[in-house]
Amino acid sequence: MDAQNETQPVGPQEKHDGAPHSKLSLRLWLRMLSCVMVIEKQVRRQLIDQFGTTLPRFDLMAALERRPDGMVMSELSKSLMVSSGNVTSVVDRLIEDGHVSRTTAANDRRSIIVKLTAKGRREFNRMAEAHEAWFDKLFGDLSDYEIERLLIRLGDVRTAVDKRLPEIDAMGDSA
Amino acid sequence: MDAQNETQPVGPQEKHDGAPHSKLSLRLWLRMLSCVMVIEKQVRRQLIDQFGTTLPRFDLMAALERRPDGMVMSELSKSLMVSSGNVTSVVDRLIEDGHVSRTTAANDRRSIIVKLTAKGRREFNRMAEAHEAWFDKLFGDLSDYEIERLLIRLGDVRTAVDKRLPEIDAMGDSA
DNA sequence: CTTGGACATTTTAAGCTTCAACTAAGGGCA
DNA sequence: TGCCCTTAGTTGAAGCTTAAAATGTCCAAG
Repeated sequence: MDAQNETQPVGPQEKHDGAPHSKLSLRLWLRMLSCVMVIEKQVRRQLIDQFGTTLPRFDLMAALERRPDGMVMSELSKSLMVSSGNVTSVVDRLIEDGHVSRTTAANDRRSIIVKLTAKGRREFNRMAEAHEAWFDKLFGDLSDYEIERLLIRLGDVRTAVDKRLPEIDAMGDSA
Repeated sequence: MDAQNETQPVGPQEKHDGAPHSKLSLRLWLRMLSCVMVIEKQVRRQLIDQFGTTLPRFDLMAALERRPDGMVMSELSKSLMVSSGNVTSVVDRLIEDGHVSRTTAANDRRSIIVKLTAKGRREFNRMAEAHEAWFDKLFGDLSDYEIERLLIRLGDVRTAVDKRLPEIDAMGDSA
């Protein structure tokens, strides 16, 4: 994740050095990316500074928060869209923090059930409250209407992208 | 990263400094994030599969491509918005690839000038062409008008966020 | 000239991430 | 029962990332 170089000029117009009408798709991508990157950087910093944790750990706890009975590693892996090896290491650290527990499933001894501890749940609630407040602050200058418009348009983008995503792989095959 | 709990019942409207509550902000963030993540994952995969490189290396080459005379490390660091130590390691690998050169500045021996090699420029042009085509494909179902609308709206978001960004840091101090 | 602060970069430690190789357990089937 | 294939997780190597410490250079005030 990298914020390309279109991060500075964001205003109504930006420098296109000679190609005003082309590259619209690329410009949309760079703008989406720069918005997300600048916010995500701030979120990571706040999580470290205010709560001494990281975004991956927060995300994992968020996934567990809605599952009082816990989740197995493979569910976490799929839910967070990261590799299983990744989940292993993040869970390792959450256990060091005392935020989650790891127990072997009774019926299938291959499976590991990860669950939020009482401390983990308490801590997550504290973080989630702040987390939500950050976005209320960041988007505070946008009206509800604007946000809803954007939600819809980005939903359309996501739909369009999901549909086209598989075609990208095929593009390189011939080249 | 996904939906949060509801620790904050928060009244319908509690605009303090222009902050509408109700999780709309959070939903916008999660939607922006999911759009960017799914695309970025695909871009990284394509860069590896088709060109044997990574997004950070591509980004660095993209920055150099518009600067025929090269850039010093600190310029790269600022332009890419990453730490200077990070630039060092990515440049190391680009040199192994033969894509960039590293020379000491004549006037200031502390500075290192990084420049695209002929091979690097050739390779970058190949990649940039594919890179642009991926987005034309991904956003192919959106009209130019839709894309332009989105560019404007996201520009507004970026402006709003940039303005509020510094306030986030202060939020934790009192808590 | 020397000293000290500022600046440019590298190095190191720690964490996230992926992939590939590996261990372990389940389940089918002869 | 014994063999094989699948599934669940872990481990290790490589790369990106940051912050903090270490190097080396510049420059200006004595």
